[in-house]
Amino acid sequence: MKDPKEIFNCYCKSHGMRCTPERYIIIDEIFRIRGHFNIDELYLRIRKDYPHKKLSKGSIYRTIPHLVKAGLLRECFIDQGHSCYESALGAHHHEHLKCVRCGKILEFSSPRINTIEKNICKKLKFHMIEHSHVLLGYCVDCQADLPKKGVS
Amino acid sequence: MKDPKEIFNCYCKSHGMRCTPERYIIIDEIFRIRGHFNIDELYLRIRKDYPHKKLSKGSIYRTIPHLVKAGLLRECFIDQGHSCYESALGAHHHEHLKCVRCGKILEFSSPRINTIEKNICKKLKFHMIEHSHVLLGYCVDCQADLPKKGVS
DNA sequence: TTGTTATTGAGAATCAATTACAATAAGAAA
DNA sequence: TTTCTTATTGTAATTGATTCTCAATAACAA
Ligand SMILES: [Mn+2]
Ligand SMILES: [Mn+2]
Ligand SMILES: [Zn+2]
Ligand SMILES: [Zn+2]
Repeated sequence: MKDPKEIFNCYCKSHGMRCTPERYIIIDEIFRIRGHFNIDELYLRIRKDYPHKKLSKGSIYRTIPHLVKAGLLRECFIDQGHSCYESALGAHHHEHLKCVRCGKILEFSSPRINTIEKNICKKLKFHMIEHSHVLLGYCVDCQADLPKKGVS
Repeated sequence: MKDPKEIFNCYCKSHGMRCTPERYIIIDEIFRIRGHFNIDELYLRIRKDYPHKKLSKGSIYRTIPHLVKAGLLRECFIDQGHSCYESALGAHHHEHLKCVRCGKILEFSSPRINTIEKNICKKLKFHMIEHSHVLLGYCVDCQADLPKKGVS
């Protein structure tokens, strides 16, 4: 029950959905990617890795939400413009730091922050279902040519 | 030096920009709004409050970034879809909770979380310039008709 | 093998945001 | 005040990500 395709099979069967080669390709490519990706990157990679098969962007857009619901994928709210995803299998929950210059994404997790969040929600009687916590700034490699614009 | 328009005057003069009635209207309306707003809401409010004046959405889109740079406005990364803003004057830095059902926005601030963030950045040698921290879930009023979809 | 219908690719539609451009007007200089 | 330069405006076109439409295709249950 660890194989993404197995999980997705179960999800399909229990939702009256069909297992198509297009969906398998999408899953295969996603789990070949290490790290975060957006729809366009995924589409380009599939075109490169499966040159004979023409898989439309529409199918990707239609499949991704199912993969999220099936627990295979997690949406990261890193860029406001377009959605970004990462595998939800075998990775603990974590937050992100993004370099505004080179785009590099780092990760962190903090049980203490989670505890504080829970306390805040309790105090405000807020039933949290998800959260996004992104730090924007300059990574080590990009701090050289950084003027005095730092606000910390 | 507390009046938004005064601040913006200085900003304009030091940037070779002109003070136009359109920009004054935008500033006036923004500081009449209590709370958060997006471009469309601002546009509609201006149309209602200045029926004789036709101010285009284009001018709003062009002015907002200046107000952010001038320190009058802060962008809130609450919705991934479209930008949301709030006054940056007289308000301490804070984070947001958003009800996914009614859209209500609550606020919180936590010095402890800020400290933890700073430590994380120090450890990762990351120079943070801003951060977004949003909790999504159900507010008190919307928890009645909430199924078992809570994941906390 | 057949029949139902979920899924596909292609392209049109949507929607916030950006851009192009000619007309206007802010504001410095005369 | 008048003149002049050019920043700013409104309009409309454009972009770019995402969603929708629809006829053709193909999964898969019978
Ligand atoms: Mn990640
Ligand atoms: Mn706020
Ligand atoms: Zn970097
Ligand atoms: Zn609510």
